[in-house]
Amino acid sequence: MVTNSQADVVLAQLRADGGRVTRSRRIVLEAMFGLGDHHLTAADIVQGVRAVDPTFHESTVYRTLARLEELGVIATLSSSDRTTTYHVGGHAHLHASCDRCGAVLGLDLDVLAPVVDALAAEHGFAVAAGRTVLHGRCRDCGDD
Amino acid sequence: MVTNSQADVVLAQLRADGGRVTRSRRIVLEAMFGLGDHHLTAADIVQGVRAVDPTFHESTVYRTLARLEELGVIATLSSSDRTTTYHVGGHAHLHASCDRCGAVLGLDLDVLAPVVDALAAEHGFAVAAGRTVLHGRCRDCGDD
DNA sequence: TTGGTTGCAAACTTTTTGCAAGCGT
DNA sequence: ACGCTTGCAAAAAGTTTGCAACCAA
Repeated sequence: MVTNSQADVVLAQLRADGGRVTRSRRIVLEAMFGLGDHHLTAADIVQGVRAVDPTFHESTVYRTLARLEELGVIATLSSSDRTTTYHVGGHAHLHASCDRCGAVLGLDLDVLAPVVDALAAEHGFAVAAGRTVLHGRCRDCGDD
Repeated sequence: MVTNSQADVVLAQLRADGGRVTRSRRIVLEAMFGLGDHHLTAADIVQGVRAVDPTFHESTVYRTLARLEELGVIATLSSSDRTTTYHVGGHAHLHASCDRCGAVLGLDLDVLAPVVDALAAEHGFAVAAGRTVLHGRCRDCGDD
């Protein structure tokens, strides 16, 4: 059964962090969870919240997104175009994005483990697998 | 010894591809090679070409960059902010960018080899290591 | 001559910001 | 009441585009 407990959990985290539980934030969260556990663009979310409240303002979406990232509830990903994608909910995962068709593959973080280890050892660089996007070509687009 | 043979080689490729060898393109290429074998932003390049010709127009830089990517001479990388970075010349390499300070590490493509193989085998996804940017925190910024 | 290229200016997209009013605690 | 949040509008930043003039081949 579907409840909005996911949104409630996040709102509780927010309150615990000194934030306010507002109608706007509930709407944003419910839109994000309602749209699925996927990668969403700001535009997707704006559209989602406007289904509930047509006057909902973009700046509120962006500010909420920033707050949620601060809480570690979402991950921000930079795509090949100039739009930002937000990964919401569930377990973090690694993304692979096709530079031709834009399809995004969700992968287990472990796939990147050898690389994470290598960079930590050789360069002291701590790779955040959940924030990185592999680029390339998906099966359907060939490897050009 | 330093020559502009690098620019000449690219211009020849361009001509072979049906493009024209123009003063503008030579200026862009010489600026890019002159700035070093690094990752450059469009702004860096604009600044570079304007050192030679102060009236040089941004749109020409962008259009040249697009043409060069078409030729496979440069690689386009999407950073964490909303700017695009271009990797020029030499051997392609993998990049790791610090999400806090923006520092970029250049790494051997081989580091990603296990991941490339895994994705090819498991998902038919052809990772373009030269186009992907690992995110995380550099040594100086800690791993928060 | 032909058609790829450039300059210019203006448009566009995505995201950010200042400020006053509003609302959660 | 305190101060985090929101709405609004306008700006910022980066990149793209239409079009006429231009120039390489």
